[in-house]
Amino acid sequence: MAEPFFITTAIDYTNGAPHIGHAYEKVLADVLARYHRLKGDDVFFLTGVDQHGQKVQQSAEKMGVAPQQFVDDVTAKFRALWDKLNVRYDGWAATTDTLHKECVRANLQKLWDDKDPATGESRWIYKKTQRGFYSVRQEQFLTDKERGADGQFGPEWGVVEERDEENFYFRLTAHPSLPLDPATGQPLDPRQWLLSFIKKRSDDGRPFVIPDFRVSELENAVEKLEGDLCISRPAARLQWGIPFPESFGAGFVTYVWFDALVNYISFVPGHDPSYGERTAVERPPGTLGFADWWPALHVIGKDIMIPAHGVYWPIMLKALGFADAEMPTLLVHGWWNISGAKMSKSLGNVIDPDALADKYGPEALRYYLMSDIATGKDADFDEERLVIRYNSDLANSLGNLLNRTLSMAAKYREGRTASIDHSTLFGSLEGPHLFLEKFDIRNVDDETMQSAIRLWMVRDVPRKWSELYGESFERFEVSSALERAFDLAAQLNQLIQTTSPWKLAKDPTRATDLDAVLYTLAESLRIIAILISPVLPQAAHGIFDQLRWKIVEGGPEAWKDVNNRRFLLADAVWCGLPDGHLLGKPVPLFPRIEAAAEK
RNA sequence: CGCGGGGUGGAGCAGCCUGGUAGCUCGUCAGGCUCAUAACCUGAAGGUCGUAGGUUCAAAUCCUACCCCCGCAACCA
Repeated sequence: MAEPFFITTAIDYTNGAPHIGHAYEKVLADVLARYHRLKGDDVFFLTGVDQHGQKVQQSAEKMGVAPQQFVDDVTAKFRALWDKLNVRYDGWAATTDTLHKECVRANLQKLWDDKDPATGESRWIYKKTQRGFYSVRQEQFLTDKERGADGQFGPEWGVVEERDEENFYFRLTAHPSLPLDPATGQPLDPRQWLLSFIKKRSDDGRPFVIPDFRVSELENAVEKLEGDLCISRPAARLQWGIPFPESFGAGFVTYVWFDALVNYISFVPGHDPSYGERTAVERPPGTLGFADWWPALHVIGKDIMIPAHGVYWPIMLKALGFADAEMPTLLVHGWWNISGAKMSKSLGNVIDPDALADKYGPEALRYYLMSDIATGKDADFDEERLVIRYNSDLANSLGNLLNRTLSMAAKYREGRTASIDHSTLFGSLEGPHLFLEKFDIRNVDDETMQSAIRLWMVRDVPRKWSELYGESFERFEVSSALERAFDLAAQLNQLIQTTSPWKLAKDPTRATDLDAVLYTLAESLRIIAILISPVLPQAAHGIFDQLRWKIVEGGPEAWKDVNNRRFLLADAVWCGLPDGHLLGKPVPLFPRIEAAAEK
């Protein structure tokens, strides 16, 4: 039964070219989305770009182009990269999209119209004047952080003057105007609510934040929360944003929060932006609506957990009327560091994913990004390790396995798998689990070889591995899921060594054994291809092509679009390849990357 | 005492929540195989799990203190 699965990424700020961190996040979300498609779930994968804001406005001015032109150019780079990396999203969130602007304004309007009867003012949003130090040159207010060691603002800020500015604020802290909290009978204290919500989710075994070691970090941040959130900028200072609805009065545009975060609502199918409602008004019959998709799994970097996604966003959703059960989950990933240091433009150590994809191919990059980091933790990016892991895992272990399998099949059997009497193979071994716990393919000798292969199948090693693989994926541990697939490849390489098909080929009396070995190899490779497909979609299809395996049930239409479900995790079981199947010619799937040019 | 993460054989990591033979990948050394992308298989060497205490029959794993490294620290993704 198909379950809806809604996954998002952070939307990237279109003020510069994408770097390896952007690529990692999108590939991670893409892999999770592909895994769920493989499971047969209905998946909606949303990613996109955050296009508003002062920096974009300034960059555009500097280049002498219109802001929309500027962001369109940068956006094109992001989309081109995702195409290159085979990141296949279902929805594209661009914050300059009319759909989104309407949704943002509708949500603001909804909060504005949520009035406190006592005062007639909005419960959630109010206007306030604040005084601060303003840099005329940089067109921004300065905080104490910008002060130099001497306590003064440096010359880079130019003339700094004190100014008053009026803005709209969104309540994050307790206030008499906020709606009554049924739990306490008092006006809602967003901070207390959030703390209890976070705790409740953890107690339910469904933490709000994954990995769970970040929960305490978030709780600390919430406890220290004070003050409300400034959500506007005067249009005089920032034009490149979404204007507030007229009822707020003229001259204000949204500042990042209610613009960027709301994308997770705007672009969900079935959402009606003109009303800001959470349920679909109309949608094509048979399609899923907002209430079906929601809540989301938000894949984000650790830098934007606090405060944006971990604090502001749940309180915004609470204010908009979302129930606790409708709150999303945050999957917080770590950083790729460069030699232990944070990647930064000023250090000049930015890794360009586009160049890497050109140099090594998208599959090599995807594999490295998914295999050499534990989800949630940091890792060091090392191009040499990328090459090492590609060569050892993809080329030597898996690629070579495919190659030698097809080569032997071609050489000994003209590429055709022989009919195997599976009933015999399975039937002679009843209750195999009783004595197979310690089974190890390495201990098999010639005489027991045939039963070794039976055991391989009867025990249904691939199925067992598929289960472990699924468990890893459900915990978002992509690297350990991948290890399962490559474990299988390693075992098959052992199997070849143990059964020595080249010897069997010379002995006519062992013809059945040879057939069994070759079938086992080909069939296992088909299963491995399914397991690696979320991370290595092209390679998976490459293996299928060489095995000449196609799913007939799907019909020709199913083959047109690589996005289409050509196969499912449920296909990763024994006997998928028909008997007497004709295998393809061996072609190196992952050519080895030879030593890079001398430095 | 601002918050959080990390310190495990040459390198990079997992294990720690739910104590009980220290595991994986790469590298090194030796041997084997020849179907294969100079690939594959087998074996070996190499770690007092940051330091010092504590709890326990038993600690990398729990507790305490300390040392070192790294990120974040409020509207700057």
